[in-house]
Amino acid sequence: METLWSATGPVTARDVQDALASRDLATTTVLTVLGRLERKGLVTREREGRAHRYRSVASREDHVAELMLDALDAAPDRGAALARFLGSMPEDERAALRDLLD
Amino acid sequence: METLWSATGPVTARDVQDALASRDLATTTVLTVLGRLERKGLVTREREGRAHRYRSVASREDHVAELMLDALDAAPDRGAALARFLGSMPEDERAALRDLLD
DNA sequence: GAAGCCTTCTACCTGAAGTAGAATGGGATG
DNA sequence: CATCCCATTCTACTTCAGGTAGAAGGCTTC
Repeated sequence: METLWSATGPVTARDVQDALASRDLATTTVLTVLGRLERKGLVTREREGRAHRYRSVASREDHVAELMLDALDAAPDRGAALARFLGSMPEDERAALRDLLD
Repeated sequence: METLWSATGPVTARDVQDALASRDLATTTVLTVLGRLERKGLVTREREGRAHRYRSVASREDHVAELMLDALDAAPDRGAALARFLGSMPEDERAALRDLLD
């Protein structure tokens, strides 16, 4: 996912493999992972000639926001959870949040 | 964890087992899980006679808040992630958040 | 000292994630 | 045309977490 998110546009499996060259992954490994990500709905792909181009469904930030929402959903008392969340956040970020709320 | 969080005070393994009676768990199962939760730092215990009393380290809400923070930490652009988070939140909750920020 | 209860240790099963080999199918090249 | 290359699909191995529980040991209690 990090690779997909870092890329400017949709990428091929080959691109991903090159981006992760340091890990020296087999091509099939990359394909397998991309396939699994697609099954999980995190990624879509479109045919391009013999290959496919993969693109992340959501931006990294959207994804993070969704994870946060998921976590919040686990709280019976959402307000209290939000309060704790704000509490354990640096003051300047709280300020930024205040700004965002306008 | 749900059982620990629902309890009013620290509970014994037996208590947990009773609370989860519908699942008909073996005693050792409950002990194993509590032990693993302790290893993960989610739970502490104190001896009480021959048994132990287990207590959750954080409240459910604290835990949720921490998960939210963890998720947020995965975003390179925290501000953007927070913006998305706010965006996918119902308006009334956003209002509640505004109140909390005062 | 027999019965019971709590604990610890060990173990099995399942599912997710990481990794990759074998086989397939089609386009490219000599 | 024969061959080679390459992306894909299928299958599979490994590790790790989480769910579940049996066997065995140690204290109480009667």
